[in-house]
Amino acid sequence: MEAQKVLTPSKREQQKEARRNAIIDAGYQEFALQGFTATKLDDVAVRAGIGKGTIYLYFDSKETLFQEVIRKNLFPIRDEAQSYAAEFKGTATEHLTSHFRRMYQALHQDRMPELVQLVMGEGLRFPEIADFFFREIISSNQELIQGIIKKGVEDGEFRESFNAEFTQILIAPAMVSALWRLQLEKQSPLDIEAYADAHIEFILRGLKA
Amino acid sequence: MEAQKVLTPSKREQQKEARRNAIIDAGYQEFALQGFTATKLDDVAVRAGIGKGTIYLYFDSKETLFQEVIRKNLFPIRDEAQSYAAEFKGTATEHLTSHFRRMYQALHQDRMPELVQLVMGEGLRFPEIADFFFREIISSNQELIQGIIKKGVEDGEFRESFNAEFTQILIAPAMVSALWRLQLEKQSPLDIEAYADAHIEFILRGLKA
DNA sequence: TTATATTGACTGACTGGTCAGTCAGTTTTA
DNA sequence: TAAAACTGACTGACCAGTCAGTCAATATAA
Repeated sequence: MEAQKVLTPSKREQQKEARRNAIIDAGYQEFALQGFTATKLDDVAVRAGIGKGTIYLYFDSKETLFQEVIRKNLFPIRDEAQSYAAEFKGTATEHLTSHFRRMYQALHQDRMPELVQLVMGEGLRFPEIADFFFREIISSNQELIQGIIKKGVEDGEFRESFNAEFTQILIAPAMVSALWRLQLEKQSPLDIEAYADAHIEFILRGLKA
Repeated sequence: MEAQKVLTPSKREQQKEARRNAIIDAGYQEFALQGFTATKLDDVAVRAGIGKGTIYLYFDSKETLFQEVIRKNLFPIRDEAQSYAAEFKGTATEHLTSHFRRMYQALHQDRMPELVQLVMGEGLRFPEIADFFFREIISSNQELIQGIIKKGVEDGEFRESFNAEFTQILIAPAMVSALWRLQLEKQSPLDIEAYADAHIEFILRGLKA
């Protein structure tokens, strides 16, 4: 019985998992579109095709749902980046290049720009989110990049004098590109492909031995 | 009588100007601390030492006040940057260096990090703010930097191959440093002095001929 | 100069709309 | 049939914006 539960979840258990995901997805859309405060749980319920009360069967509060939305959408990205890095064969230059290309891809897919904006904008009012974001996403990414730079220095590809503590200097232009697309596209369209190329070239030139 | 009014504003007229500024200052503090939606006009009134109704004698709505707060605090920065640039004598390298140093100073003074966060976070819900921000601040800064780079290229200091259209790549790390200080200082303190040095060195290296 | 009238800046109790969270009643599943 | 899942009408806290009334500053009259 116990074993069966794990192997073949009953119809009910499958339902529950599906519901949970539907609510998180609906929340993702609404939060991304409206921001945390302006999002109405009534709208989330409508989008998920359920009654409002049901949300409270799965989440304690609006805040809890918000945190789950962030978590659910950022974990896969981090995990993919880590496993990709672990398996990469090639020079540090190649590795850094492909790491940043993948970063741009991740940052501009779906509603990621909105999510970035959300995390940055509401960060102060949700210390737990900022904490989670730093612990699980940023520092993971920083460590990956620092690893690549370290290898590059050892192999003589990169100069020693760049303080790899400040990976923000390398990453920031990618983050900003996501926000730009979201807010300033109308005023001044941005060719992300060309931008990414220029950015990566700039990084490599700045690190080269 | 008329002339005297202009030369020596009556007590009442002085009061009015002072009130207006007091409200904008109080709004600045509250908006920076709480964000737009979470800010209560009651709190703004208390901070300004006036009644809530008074705010509506000076501003049409919470939104109008918000816009004035942004305007009032960003215009001086832009103006200073422009007049400083106009008078600068020296090489492009020196100019770019001092421009970015001043930028770091501006970005980390008072509640500027909060203001940056506010503009970035609420940008979508206030297209007018995004518009104003782009028109008056960003594009002005971009043009300044593009001017310096152009001079640097002409004088043979900088390479020609960097696409000066993408000044975001140069500016982004400074913006991110302000947000970092605000949200992630606890998790991972940032030495802004050293960071700015590393950033500027990185830029010059990336642009060098 | 002093007394009286007028102005308009200011106030804060009040209103109307909003929405997170609840719970009594209904439907679905086992 | 019992238990679990679900619903949506309801509540109470909250807050932007209003407005009738107050009062200090200024203008006018005596």
